[in-house]
Formats: sequence, structure tokens, C-alpha cells
Amino acid sequence: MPDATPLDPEQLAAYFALMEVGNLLQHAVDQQLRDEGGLSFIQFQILAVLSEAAGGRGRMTDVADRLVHSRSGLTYQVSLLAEAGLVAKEASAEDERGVVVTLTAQGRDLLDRVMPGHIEVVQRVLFTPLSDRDVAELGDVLGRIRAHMRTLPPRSAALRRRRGEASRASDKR
Amino acid sequence: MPDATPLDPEQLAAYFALMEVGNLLQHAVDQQLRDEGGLSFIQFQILAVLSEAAGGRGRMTDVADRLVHSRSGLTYQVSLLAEAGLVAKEASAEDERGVVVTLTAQGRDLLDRVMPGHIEVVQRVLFTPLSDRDVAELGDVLGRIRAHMRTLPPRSAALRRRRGEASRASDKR
DNA sequence: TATTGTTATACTCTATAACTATA
DNA sequence: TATAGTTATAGAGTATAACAATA
Repeated sequence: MPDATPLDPEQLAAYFALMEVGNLLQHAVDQQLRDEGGLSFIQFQILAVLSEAAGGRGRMTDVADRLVHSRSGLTYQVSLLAEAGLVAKEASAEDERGVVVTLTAQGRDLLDRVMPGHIEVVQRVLFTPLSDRDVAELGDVLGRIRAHMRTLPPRSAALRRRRGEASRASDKR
Repeated sequence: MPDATPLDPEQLAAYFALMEVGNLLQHAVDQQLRDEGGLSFIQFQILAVLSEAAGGRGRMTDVADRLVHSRSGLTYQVSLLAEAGLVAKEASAEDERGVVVTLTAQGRDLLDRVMPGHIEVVQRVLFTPLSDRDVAELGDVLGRIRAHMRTLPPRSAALRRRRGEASRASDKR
């Protein structure tokens, strides 16, 4: 192990635990979603994000930023969902470049159908060993981390930025 | 949204936050690892798990279970690492079926070289908005969740189990 | 008979770059 | 000139099933 570490062992352990827990949990729910709904976890996330949004709709780039997708990757996934009739795409009224994705009734139904089993898995795998107080603490800390992360440059901006930097040859740091 | 929910809103929010934070963080560190070490996050995890283990070595199945991999997937990744000279594979002494993977000096060097930048990213993305107390709490709760998850049937066992059940036709539930 | 690990294969997902169209 | 989104393409990763070898 390296020596000059600005990250103390407690932080490193928390970081590794976070990654392991996240991966194991994702794997468990992915299994459930495929078995019961024919959905990948990412497709479920897209549906869930839309269902939380006002009007069950959102713009492509906004969704991509929240779900760690390249825009082409999101196009791909949303196309699959649209083929399955779970979402619908329309041109944005305000900005004709934009595309608004809307959850269909069918999509909402599928979400409702999948949710109970989904929640059962999350309950069993994630929350069983936690007290109510633990859950509150966890939610609080993770919420603050998420808020912080959202202040960092988003993925779509990072791409544009990088392209921009490359073309500005005079911008040597 | 479904109605009969045994998962209260606070739990659901914590669950979604966990997934979003995990994905965003993984994306950030994956970028750093590829840029500075030519490693995917999973390859890094394999090296890290080995470096933590006694003697810098471990058995294939054990590593696979910790890292949420099918065994064939681990074979693939370990092969890549072995080609790159970062790990070495030997037949197990006790169990001739088994394969023991060992971190090479080169692998340790790469880990050391990549760690400072890695830790910088984790520090910046994950820990910036947290107090020491937050870190302690987070580590504690996540550690307990991980311990709980490890008591659940591991991936390799699940596969065997499933195969076993299918062959036992009398085992109708 | 069960378990370890590998191989072959097929598939899913993702990102990059080039492109179109609108702001 | 910059941004939204799509497409084509190519590559990485994963899992499944069949297999060989050992317990």
C-alpha cells in the first residue's frame, strides 16, 4: 500500500464499503427487475426518474446527467423503452432542438407491477440490519453527498468542455 | 407510484441516493484509473482486494464472490491482468482444482502509482462535504450492511444452488 | 457427485466521432 | 458559434452453457 495518503484508513474503508454495497445491491435488484419486468436497472432508473419528475416527463440531457450516461447511451436506452411502449418522445415546445421523454400509462403500470418485488429485495438486502435512526443518518449523509456531486461539472458539460479546450490551442494552462 | 409500499419514503430516498452516489463516484474514479493507470475500476478492485489479502494472494472464487463477478468474468479480467504482468496465477497447493492469484511486484507498483490520484478524486468527489463524524457514521452503517450482505448466499453458491434445484424435480415448493 | 476454473459464444451496453438541425 | 440529439461503429464487459480435471 502507498504511504503518502491524504485519505485516512477510515475514509478508505468507507469508500470501499460504499462501492461493494452499491455493486452487490445493484446486482440483486437488476436480477429482480429482469425476472419480473424484463428491465435492466438503468431502464428502471430512467422510468423512475421520469415518474418522480413533474408530469412524468423530462429532457434527454437532464436525464442523462442524473444517470451517468453519455447522450448516445441514453438515446439507445430510451429507444428501447420507446419500442416497448413504456415511454414516448416528443419534440420540445420551447426549444425545437430538445426532446422530451414522457412516461406512458403502460410504463407507469410496469413500474407499479415491478415495485413490490423490487422493494422487497431492497428491504431484505439493504435495510434489514439497519435501525430507523441508521436509515435517517444514511439518507442524510448520502443526500448531502449527492447534492455536492451535482454541483460538480456534469457529464454532458465535461464532454463539451473538453472539446472546447482542445479546439482552443491558445488555452495552454 | 405504487401504493402498498412496505418501504417508507425515507428508505426509498436513501436507496436512490445510494445508487446515484455509487454510480457517479464509480464513473469518476474509473476515468482517473484509465487515464493514469490503464485500469478499469474492476481491475483496480481485483488488485486492491489482493493487496489487502494476506500475502497479496487469493483464490479465484473468493475474489469473484467479493467483487460481484461470474467466475467466467473473473477469469477474463484476471487473464488481462496476468497478460499485463500485474498478477500471477498458480495452481493451489492444497486443492489442485483451485487457482491462486498473486499480486506481482509490478502490480503493487502500479497500485502505488495510481493511488495518490485515486485518493484525490475520492476526496474531492465523495468526502468534501462530510465532517469526520459523518465519515465515521457512514463507514459504520455501510460496514454493517456489507457484513449483512456477506451472510446472504454468495453469487457462486446461487448459481450452484439454482442448478441443483433444477435437477431435483421432487423439490417442488 | 459436486466443485473449480476455463473456453466458446452471444449479447448488452457504452463511448467516440461525425452529422443534422436549431438557438 | 454553441447546443440537442441521433447514428454508425467499434470495443469492453458479462453471462450462459458445455467442458475438463480434481475432491
